[in-house]
Amino acid sequence: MGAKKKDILIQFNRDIILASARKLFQLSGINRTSMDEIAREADCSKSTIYVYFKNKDEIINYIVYEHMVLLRDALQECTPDNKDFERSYYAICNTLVDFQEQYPLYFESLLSEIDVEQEKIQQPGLLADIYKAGEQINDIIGELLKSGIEHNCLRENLELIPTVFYLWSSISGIILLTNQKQKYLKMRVGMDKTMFLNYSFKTLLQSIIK
Amino acid sequence: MGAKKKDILIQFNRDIILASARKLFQLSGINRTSMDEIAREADCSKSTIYVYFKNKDEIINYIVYEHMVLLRDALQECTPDNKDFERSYYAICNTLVDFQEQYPLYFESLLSEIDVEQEKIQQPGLLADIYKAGEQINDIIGELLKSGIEHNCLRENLELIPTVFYLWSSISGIILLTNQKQKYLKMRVGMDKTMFLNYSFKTLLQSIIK
Amino acid sequence: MGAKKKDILIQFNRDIILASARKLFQLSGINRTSMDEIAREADCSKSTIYVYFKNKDEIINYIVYEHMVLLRDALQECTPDNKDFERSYYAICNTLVDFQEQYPLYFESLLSEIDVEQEKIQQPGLLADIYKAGEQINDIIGELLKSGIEHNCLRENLELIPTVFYLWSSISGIILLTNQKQKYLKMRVGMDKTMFLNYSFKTLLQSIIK
Amino acid sequence: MGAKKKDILIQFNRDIILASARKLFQLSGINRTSMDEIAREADCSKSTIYVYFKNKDEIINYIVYEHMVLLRDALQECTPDNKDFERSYYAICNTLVDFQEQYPLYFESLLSEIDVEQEKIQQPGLLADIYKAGEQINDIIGELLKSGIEHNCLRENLELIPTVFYLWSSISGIILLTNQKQKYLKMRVGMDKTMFLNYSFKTLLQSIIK
DNA sequence: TATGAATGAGCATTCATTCAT
DNA sequence: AATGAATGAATGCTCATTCAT
Repeated sequence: MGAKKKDILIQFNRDIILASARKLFQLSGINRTSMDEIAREADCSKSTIYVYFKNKDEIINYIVYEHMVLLRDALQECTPDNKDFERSYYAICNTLVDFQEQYPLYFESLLSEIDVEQEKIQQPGLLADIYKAGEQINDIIGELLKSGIEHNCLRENLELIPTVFYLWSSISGIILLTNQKQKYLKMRVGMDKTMFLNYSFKTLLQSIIK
Repeated sequence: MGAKKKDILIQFNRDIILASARKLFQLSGINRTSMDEIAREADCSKSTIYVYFKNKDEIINYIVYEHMVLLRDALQECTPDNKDFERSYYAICNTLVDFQEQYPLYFESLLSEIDVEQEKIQQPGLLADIYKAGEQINDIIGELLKSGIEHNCLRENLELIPTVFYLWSSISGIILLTNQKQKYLKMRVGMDKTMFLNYSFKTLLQSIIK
Repeated sequence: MGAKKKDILIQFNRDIILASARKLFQLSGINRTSMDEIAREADCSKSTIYVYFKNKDEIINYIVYEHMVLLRDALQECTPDNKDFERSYYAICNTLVDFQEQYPLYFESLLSEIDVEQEKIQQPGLLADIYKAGEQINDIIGELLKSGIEHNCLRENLELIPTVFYLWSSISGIILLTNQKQKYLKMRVGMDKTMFLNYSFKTLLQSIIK
Repeated sequence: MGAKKKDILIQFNRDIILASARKLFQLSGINRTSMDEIAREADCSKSTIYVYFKNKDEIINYIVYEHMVLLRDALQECTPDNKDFERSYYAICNTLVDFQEQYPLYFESLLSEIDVEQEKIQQPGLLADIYKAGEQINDIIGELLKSGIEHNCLRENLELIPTVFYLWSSISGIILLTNQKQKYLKMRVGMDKTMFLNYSFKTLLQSIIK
């Protein structure tokens, strides 16, 4: 069997395990998914999983990484030219909303990710990759803001990097809470999710544009 | 023994258990605190706990409720007269920051609380109380906004209730992220926590005031 | 139920677990005995064991301790008056031989016991008790030697404490090896175990008596 | 490829595996060294190890055998002429002490080796070889004693073969215990390892010389 | 009311060995 | 001869909850 074919097979099995984990994580949460369950779902023995992955964390990190890449790529497409600031801004917001809807687990992981120790980020590996993807996401927003400043459509006293974090955290907070209080909002405010999100994103935008 | 006396005794025992749980939750986190540990701390048997509380969740909910009340009362004091809008706004922000610092556990629970089923909120009980406290917190912010509108210092196209949620979620998001990325912010942005928070709250304020 | 009766019941259950462990340890060795097996043998659930013992080590230590006490008490009876040095010496040797035959596992544990950290010995507990029992065994041999010196039947240049360890280690070594090479001895030397042991103990004695 | 060439290659591969195992055993103990680790160290696949060795035990036995040979050869050099009995005796003691220090793992295996079933020793194989090396070690001590008797420096009532075992077991016991109770001896007896060993070997010698 | 006792279900990880290719 | 892949069987320990008394 050619080396290539073999690699494909390996990847195939890894993928089955990852797919099983992904499915179960989505279904019942990461912590409540046991290695036993992943093995059952992947139709292999528990020890086989340990042939392909060092431990549960490696699986988790891998899947978290996948989703960060997914998000990063989706965000990348929001700012094709950075010419129309507002359009790009709303695209980013909506991409995040979509991401949250599709992958609520990983949306939360974006927010709750603990400050990883510097050393672990330095050495190459999954953790470093996750960190890099996070940086790239920041850069996307950073680039957008930079061009916004260049095109003179943003307030003058804005500081670039802090504003990246300000936007990121506000938007995330809005999406997080909207999702949790969805029913409540409908009942109390009479607004559906989308309406409220649009209202909030529009209002938030006021804080940075002229 | 009179019924009243009995009630007092019951409350007394509940309080001891709650105090023990509170202490241990703060110390080592909710999940890592076992019923065994609570019992040991409360100097009673594990089963005694089950006499006073249905299960661990009831204890958790109770303590979550307590902290919501704490927060609610602290927020109440931020808006003594609602005359100075900005002053009240910053007071609220800072109160939330302080709360997060003192009770990080319960700050997160504010955000991650899952949309409880309507039925459970309807029938009186802890869940309903928690819900009510949440409402009251919303009302505080609502009152502030209302007076802001009356004093004519807010944008005209603001809608009251949605703005309450918008503010609440943005502020929470900002605090959440700041706390998690503290080291990172220091390193990357060169700003310490307080500076970044002030910058963000100030910027956020721009989105609603004239 | 009286406190006494309760204590008896507790002790009863502890004893069942200990008896099961003792039996299985003897049968298949300490390491190869799992907590699952002990539970099965004791006819209780694995978690019940953890109600009565902190962990496997506590069980092991307890049983090791029991056997050290057994040995200590048996040795104590070997030197009723310390008048007849030789008689006491041989009694000690034979007691050790018997102990090895009955409890080979714990005989080895006597020899392989790792130098425990001082701290653990200082604070009261099983480990301290084991240590103390070891000391008492040393003392028994020490007392015997002392009286031997007083009765003027030992070489003059003997140093008390080092000789205690010298004797202890030589006798143990002899018993250990005899047991392992039993068949071999029979075949090669044409001596049975007892004969060889007697020969060795007699020879060893020559090294300390006048 | 000639049969001889093939054999050399096979031996070459076996040696690599053995060297890896030897290194890792020394480093972290036999039990804590996994076949995976040996394979990694030997830069071959785990299954390849099973081509060259039946199982882990065969590897262990082989390495145990190697060390017995090492010891045997070192002991051989202790009795170049058997003229000076005492000198040879001390040389043997010190060789054993050195061996224990360098290869504690295999020193213990000398003592704990279970009485292997006769059948396994009869048929040629590793176990027979180990057995033979043991015999040769006995013979070295035996020869020394014989010449001691011939030179008339030993007690007259000594029996040759039993004395071989007597010495071997006593010396081993002394070294074993000294090593385990090193700290304790220092503290309690105020003697360091070397002093105590010398004292013990000297005392033991008294039991066989005139 | 209070509690001692008991437990089922879970959990991540290890490892020597086998077997088809 | 060489090996990649797969795995069964363990293993020590945790914990919320129940129930008879």
